Amino acid sequence: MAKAGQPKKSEMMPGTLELLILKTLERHGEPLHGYGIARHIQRVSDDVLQVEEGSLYPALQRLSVKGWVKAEWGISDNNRRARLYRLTPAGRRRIAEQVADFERLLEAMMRVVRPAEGAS
Amino acid sequence: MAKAGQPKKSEMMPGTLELLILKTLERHGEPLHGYGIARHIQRVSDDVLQVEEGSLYPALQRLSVKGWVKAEWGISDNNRRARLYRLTPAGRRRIAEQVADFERLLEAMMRVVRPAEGAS
DNA sequence: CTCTGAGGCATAGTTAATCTATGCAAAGGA
DNA sequence: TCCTTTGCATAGATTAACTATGCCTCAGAG
Repeated sequence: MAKAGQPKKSEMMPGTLELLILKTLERHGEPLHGYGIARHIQRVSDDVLQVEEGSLYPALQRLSVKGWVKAEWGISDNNRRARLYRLTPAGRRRIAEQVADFERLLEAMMRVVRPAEGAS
Repeated sequence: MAKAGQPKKSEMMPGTLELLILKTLERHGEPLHGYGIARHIQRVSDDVLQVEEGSLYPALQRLSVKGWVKAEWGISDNNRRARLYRLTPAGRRRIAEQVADFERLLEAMMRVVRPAEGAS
């Protein structure tokens, strides 16, 4: 036993994974591999968001197909074979749109969820 | 044909529909039918969020099964046969949790998406 | 040297939520 | 009468996420 539960389990907001990946690459500046992307998201979100590998790699493939990231084989900091992802110019441009869309939906949600909450 | 395009098409944030429904019922106070719930969400969100009927009715069924809403047949304002949904006490309690979860995830997302944006 | 754990990629199969398309039915105005 | 709006509901497709699994390599422990 002694499985002293995590206070709350990590999750994901459906539909936001691609934005999280793009933003992570943007913030990190230089190319990053999948494992590193997942760890970065988890760390920056304070362990709230957990990206499963079975979600991550398909998402990276979708982003590649759309031309928003470009992948190439390289070597990680730990001297291991790794697939490094870099933002393409199109991907960089795409981020702004994704953020705008997200915030537009968010505002709309909030209008429904928050009746008339002043400042909180 | 004056089909002057919508500036942006209405969408949904996946995973948030149940919260939207519960909140709508809470705000409206008295029982509401499916059609009315959809119109309410669309109106309050300023036509950004559009709830499709094929999403709405299954969602209402899920909420019924979980015991968060209770449905009964009645008559709408327009004198038509309608299925009226009311929040149960459990459903009312559930709203707080749903909102808390949503905002927790949202904050986590924002930590990733917004590098160091002060107050916006 | 061998074993093991951590780092790392990837896919197959399942589940869950949403959308599309369709059907039915009654009310009320043209 | 006919058509639009209101109203409920399901079946099937799509999509994104999850679970579970497998393989490979590096580095440190024994």
